[in-house]
Amino acid sequence: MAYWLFKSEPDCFSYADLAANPDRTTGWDGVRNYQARNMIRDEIKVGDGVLYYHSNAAPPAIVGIAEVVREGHPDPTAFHPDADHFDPKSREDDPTWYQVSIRAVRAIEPHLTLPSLRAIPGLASMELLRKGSRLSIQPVSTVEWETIMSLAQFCNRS
DNA sequence: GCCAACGTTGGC
DNA sequence: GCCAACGTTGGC
Repeated sequence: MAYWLFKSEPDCFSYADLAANPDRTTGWDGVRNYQARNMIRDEIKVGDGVLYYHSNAAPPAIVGIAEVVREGHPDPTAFHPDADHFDPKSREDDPTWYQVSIRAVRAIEPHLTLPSLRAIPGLASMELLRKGSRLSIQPVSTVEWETIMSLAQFCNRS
């Protein structure tokens, strides 16, 4: 059992979008960074916990919890010339890019905003809070996860 | 819109 | 393998 943080721009695909999907589930496609790809392909397992983070938001924040429901498998959007993230280098018989599938578990309300997270001493070394941190998939330690769970309030229905 | 930080590309 | 140029990310 491991924990992760997934970034998404809410204008592109928000936590509410995830929760509105059939079975509250989506394939996390479009990751085109090798470090993130390696985690998706090799490390992220079914049952792992996911912090859902809204980047490029005002304010940026952790807004929900999700869980991994399918481990790494080839990202189909890389194969389709019409898709946003088409990559001709990724072939079906030798895929470059992978995705996992995640399911929305609970929305966090109020959101855990970036400034509020920076104020928590126990989270000082969190990857998300590092200056210049850009990875869209990040490992989260058990201690960080438990600290965040202790801060989070969850909607009754979410 | 600005800009710092980072990843990728490509010439050498 | 080095590194400058360039593109992207993402907070502010």
